Amino acid sequence: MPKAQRMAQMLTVAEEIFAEQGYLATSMDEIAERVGVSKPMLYEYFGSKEGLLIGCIHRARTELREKTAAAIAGARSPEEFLRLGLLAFFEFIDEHRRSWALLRQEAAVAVPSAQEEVEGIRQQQTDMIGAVLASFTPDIDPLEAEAFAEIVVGATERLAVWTERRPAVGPALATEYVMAVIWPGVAEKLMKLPAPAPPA
Amino acid sequence: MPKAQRMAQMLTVAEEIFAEQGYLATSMDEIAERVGVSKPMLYEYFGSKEGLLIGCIHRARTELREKTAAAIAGARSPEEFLRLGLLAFFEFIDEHRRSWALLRQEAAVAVPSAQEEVEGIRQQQTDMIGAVLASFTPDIDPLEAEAFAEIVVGATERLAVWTERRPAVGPALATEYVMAVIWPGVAEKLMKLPAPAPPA
DNA sequence: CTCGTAACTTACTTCGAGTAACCTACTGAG
DNA sequence: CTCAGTAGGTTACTCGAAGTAAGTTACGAG
Repeated sequence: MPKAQRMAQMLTVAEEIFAEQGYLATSMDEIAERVGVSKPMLYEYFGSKEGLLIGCIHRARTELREKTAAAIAGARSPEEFLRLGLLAFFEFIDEHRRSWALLRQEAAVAVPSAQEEVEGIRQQQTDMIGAVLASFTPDIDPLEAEAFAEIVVGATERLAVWTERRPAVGPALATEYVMAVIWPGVAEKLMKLPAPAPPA
Repeated sequence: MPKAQRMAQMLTVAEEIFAEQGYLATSMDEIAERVGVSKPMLYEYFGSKEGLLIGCIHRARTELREKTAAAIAGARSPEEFLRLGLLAFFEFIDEHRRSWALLRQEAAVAVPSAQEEVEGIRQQQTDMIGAVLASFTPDIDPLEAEAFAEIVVGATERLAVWTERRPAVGPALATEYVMAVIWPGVAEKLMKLPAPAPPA
């Protein structure tokens, strides 16, 4: 099997087993066996167990970025922007139920680089939110904009984990909950600032 | 050295080394050496590496619960309640800079029971917030109250991690940021409900 | 048909979690 | 005083899983 295809298959299998059993409890032999290949192939393509985990996270991150970017492309107001971004996120989580929570959690363990990879996901999101705040109200205090973005991301992420235990709460309702709590506060802040410039 | 004292010492050392290097990169031999004792003593008192980690988290959890409970004891309104609770949390984080983020993160790895221990911390907090929402407005939709509590906890936790990278942002400012974003939304929800009952 | 290389394997080494079995020093009862 | 019982401790192992060295097979281009 060609390298690219094999790598994709390995990521899929690894994501599944990591999600099932957790990172620590999973052995490379087990992943190799389920892929139908021997252990050194995993090392050939991913370098280490941690590298394999990072590969999983990186793939998910890329997919999330593309979906979010597509979703918010047509937004005309900060509110619409936030709402569409949140919805895209919750829909992404919904599709990756099995793997999401664990990838997130497990990643923390695998010391430095996986940490960074997961922080990269959050960075994507906080950057996006920080950018919208700044673009609609250029005079906002940068530190405060950053804090707001972190708060929104934290709230969203936590609610995503919560919805795993509450299957009745779908992406749309989750989005409403988050908007209901954060939008009034964000709007209030935006209103207090000098005339918001219209979006590009 | 008596058992209780030795256990406390082990927890202190373990918390420090886990925070420094991460759970995976830390060996039991290393902890034992730094405690000045041999490895089987760690197993005697904590059963496993995971047990030791859980011990660390549990101790932090207890301390956080006590501090938070003391802080909110005199609150007279939902706003004051939230504000005092948030402040207590951020102050706690501030005192445990080194260990906090890592304990939180690392815990995820050690499969089932450490997970539960960390979820226990969050449960404490969501319960507390859910309780105040319910006590001030008994007619709130329970599912929505739960979602609100999760959102507040997620926002707070995320901002706590963020402040580690922003030493200029102390507990008081962090509390203001969180209140600024979430309070208007929460207040709006409370206003819409039938006459709030006064607190006990 | 044979050379080169991409895809793959077997058979190790190493390191760290967890354990069995044994030691030592204090404390309190006769 | 002494000696049994136990709390606190150690040395020296096993075992499983990460990571690696060295070699093997498949197969398309010249």
